[in-house]
Amino acid sequence: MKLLLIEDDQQLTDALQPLLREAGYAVEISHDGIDGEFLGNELQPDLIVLDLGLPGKNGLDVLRSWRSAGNRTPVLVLTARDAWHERVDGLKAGADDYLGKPFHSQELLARLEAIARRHGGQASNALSWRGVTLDTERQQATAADGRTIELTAIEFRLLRYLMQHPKDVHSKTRLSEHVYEEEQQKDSNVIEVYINRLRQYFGKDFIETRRGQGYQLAADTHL
Amino acid sequence: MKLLLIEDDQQLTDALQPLLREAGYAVEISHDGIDGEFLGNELQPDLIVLDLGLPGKNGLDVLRSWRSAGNRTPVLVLTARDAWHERVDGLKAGADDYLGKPFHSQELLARLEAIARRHGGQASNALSWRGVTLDTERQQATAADGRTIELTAIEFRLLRYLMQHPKDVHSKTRLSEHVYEEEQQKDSNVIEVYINRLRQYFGKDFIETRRGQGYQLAADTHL
DNA sequence: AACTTTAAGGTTGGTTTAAGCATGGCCGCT
DNA sequence: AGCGGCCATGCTTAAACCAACCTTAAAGTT
Repeated sequence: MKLLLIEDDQQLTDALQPLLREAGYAVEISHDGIDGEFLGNELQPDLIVLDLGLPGKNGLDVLRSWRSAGNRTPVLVLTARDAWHERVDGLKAGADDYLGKPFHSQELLARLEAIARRHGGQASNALSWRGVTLDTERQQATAADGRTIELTAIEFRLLRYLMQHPKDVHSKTRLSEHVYEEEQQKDSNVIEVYINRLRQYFGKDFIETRRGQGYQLAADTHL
Repeated sequence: MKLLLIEDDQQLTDALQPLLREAGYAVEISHDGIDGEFLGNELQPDLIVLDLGLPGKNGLDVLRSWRSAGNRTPVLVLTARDAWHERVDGLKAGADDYLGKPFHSQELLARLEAIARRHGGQASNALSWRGVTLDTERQQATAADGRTIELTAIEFRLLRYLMQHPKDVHSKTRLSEHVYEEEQQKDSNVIEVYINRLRQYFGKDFIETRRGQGYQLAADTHL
C-alpha cells in the first residue's frame, strides 16, 4: 500500500513516517504543494494524506487540481483543529475525510484504514477477480475452486496490489516498490518467487507474464 | 526514444542507466559540459537530462548555447535540492522542467514521461496512423482490422519511432540508432527483420521501402 | 517454526545471425 | 531506344544464441 504524505512540518513527518510504515504502508513524503501535486499524479499512490497549509501551493488548490484532472485517489485532509470552514471546503473539493491537528496517531491510522476499505472494495473489504476473492481484513483468499488460503504478509501485499489494479501491467520494480519500503537490490528474484507461489495457489494462468515488461492479471475476456 | 544524460557523478550515472533503459530509453552518457553540449547537438536525442554542476562548462551555459543555436530538444535540469535560484535561472534559460537532488528515481521517470508527453504534442499516450493505433503505455497495438497485438520491446520501439515521425523517410542506420543504445554493426540486418515482422502484423503496404534510402510509413493520400 | 530471501540450474521466448531468394536499377549490347 | 544480364539492395526463413523468467531447495531471519 503506497501512501503519499504531503506535509511541510518536518517534525510531524518524522514522527508519522515510522508509524505509518509499521502499519504496513510504503510511505512517500513531499514537503510542498507543487511537488506534492505532481507526485500525487505520477506515483499513483493508493492513499494521500494532505495538509492544507503548505508552501508553494495551497493544499485545497492541489486537491482541486487532482480532481478536475480525473485523479480519484482517496485523500485525507489535515486541518487546524478549529477551522471548520476548511473542512467544508475540503470535502467540497473532493476530500474523502478530514482530521484536525493535533490528533492522536491512532485516530489517523483508523481513519486511513476506513478510507482504504471504503475506497478499495466498495461497501466491503473484499476484492475479487476471475473467481479468486481476497478478504483484505483477514488476509486470506479463496481460490476459484473454493479452497481458502491463508496468506503470509508478502503474499498478501503482492496479491492485493495486483487485484487492486487488474488489467495493468506491473514491472517487477513497481511491484517491489508497493510491497516493500526500501528499494530492492535489482538482482533479487523475490518477486518471481512470490509470483510463483500465487500461481501455485490460484492456477498457473491467473497471472500472466509480459516478458521484459512485467506481470498482469489474466484478462477475463472469455467470460 | 534516445535520451542523453549529462552528469559527472559516475555513481549516479551507473545507477540511473539501467533504470532508464528499463523505462525504454536508449541512453547516451556524457560526463562533462563541453562533450555534452556537442552530443546534444549531434546525437539529436529526444530528451536531455542535464546536471548543472559540471566540469568543463557550466550546465546553464550549455543550455543557453543550445537554445540560442536553435536546438529545442526538451531538457530536464538537475539542481541541488535547495538552490531555488538555480531553478529560476534554469527555466529562464529554456529548461522544460527541473528536479532537485537527491531525488526518487520514480520521480525522475515520471517527470521525463510528462515532458515527453507534453513535448510530443498529444496529451494522450496513443499514436495512430492509417487505422493502426499504438498504446505507448501498454506497449500494444491495434491493427486496422481490430486485432490487438502485444509487441516485444524492439518491435515496440521501432514502431513507435516510425509513428512519431510519419511521412519522413528513415535510413536503417537512423532507425538502428533510435532503437538501440550502441551502434549496430552495419552488416546486420536486424532492422530488415523487424520491418518484416511489422509488415506481417499490419499489412505489407503499411511500411514502404525507399530503395537505397530507407523506410517510410505509407502515405494515406488515397483516403 | 514459520516466513522470507538467496542461489543454482533448467526452460522459454525474444533477439540476432546467416543463408538463399527476389527485385530493382544500371549498363552494355544489338 | 529497347532488351537482357548482372550486381546491389532488400526480403524471408530458420536456426543459433542469450537474457529473462521459472522452479526448487537450502540458507537466513524473525
